[in-house]
Amino acid sequence: MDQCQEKVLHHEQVARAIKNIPDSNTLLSLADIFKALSDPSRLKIVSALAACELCVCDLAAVSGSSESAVSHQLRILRNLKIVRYRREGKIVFYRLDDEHVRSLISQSIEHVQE
Amino acid sequence: MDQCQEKVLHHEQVARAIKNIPDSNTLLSLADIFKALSDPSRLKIVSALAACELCVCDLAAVSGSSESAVSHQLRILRNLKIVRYRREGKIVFYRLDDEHVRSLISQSIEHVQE
DNA sequence: TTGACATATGAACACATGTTCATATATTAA
DNA sequence: TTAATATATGAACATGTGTTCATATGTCAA
Repeated sequence: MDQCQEKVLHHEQVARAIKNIPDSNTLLSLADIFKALSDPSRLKIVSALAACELCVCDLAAVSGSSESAVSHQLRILRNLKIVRYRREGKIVFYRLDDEHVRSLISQSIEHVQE
Repeated sequence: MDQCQEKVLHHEQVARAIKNIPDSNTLLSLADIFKALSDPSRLKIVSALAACELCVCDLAAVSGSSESAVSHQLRILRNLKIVRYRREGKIVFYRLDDEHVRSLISQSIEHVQE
């Protein structure tokens, strides 16, 4: 009984606001992208990959965590199409999948640095 | 002993990658911003506010959750300077604090819709 | 002041998440 | 094939997070 469904105060604004909310699939995908970038370890990985292609072991060194932890994180980033990989012998190289993530981060830095 | 600090495979790339990683304060602030946007409920709130100013009760209706839950979420968004508020009598109106968040979301939608 | 309304907050609970450790897979060289 | 290297993955554990419920605060009207 706290649902507030029938005591909206500003119907016009509410109607406009609702139109502006993405459909729930988009909403969930968006949340996933942001969730992927919400962890400092993954953020380190992603901003490292924004500079150049790196293998798992490099990423472990760069991010200061174990190869296992990095590998787990990379799977998350892979599933969300944030990173791609290519295998070259025993070594697997990762890189950013597209430019959106790069600009997402630089835009967020602007926000943070205000 | 899984730290991988002394078995880096590609020193040059690693050096370049490390330069590209924001300092740890920026990293934490970035992670916080993304964390704020990583929850579907908060994402609903934020995208609703991207359309127009709304009071807490409106937001509860728009996002389909209780006023208490919305209030808790708004505090998080307030602390991160993602939303501002103004009081008008008994009612508190919220709006986005700056344009960065708006463009962050629209850019992320591009990523998702590929 | 009292009562009603709008919002905020603390505690507690259920659930999600990141790491570690052990182990599995994949590739190459011998 | 076996051994060595690079990466991946499952289970378990500790920590973090969002909601609910109860209660507190703030504002206005009477």
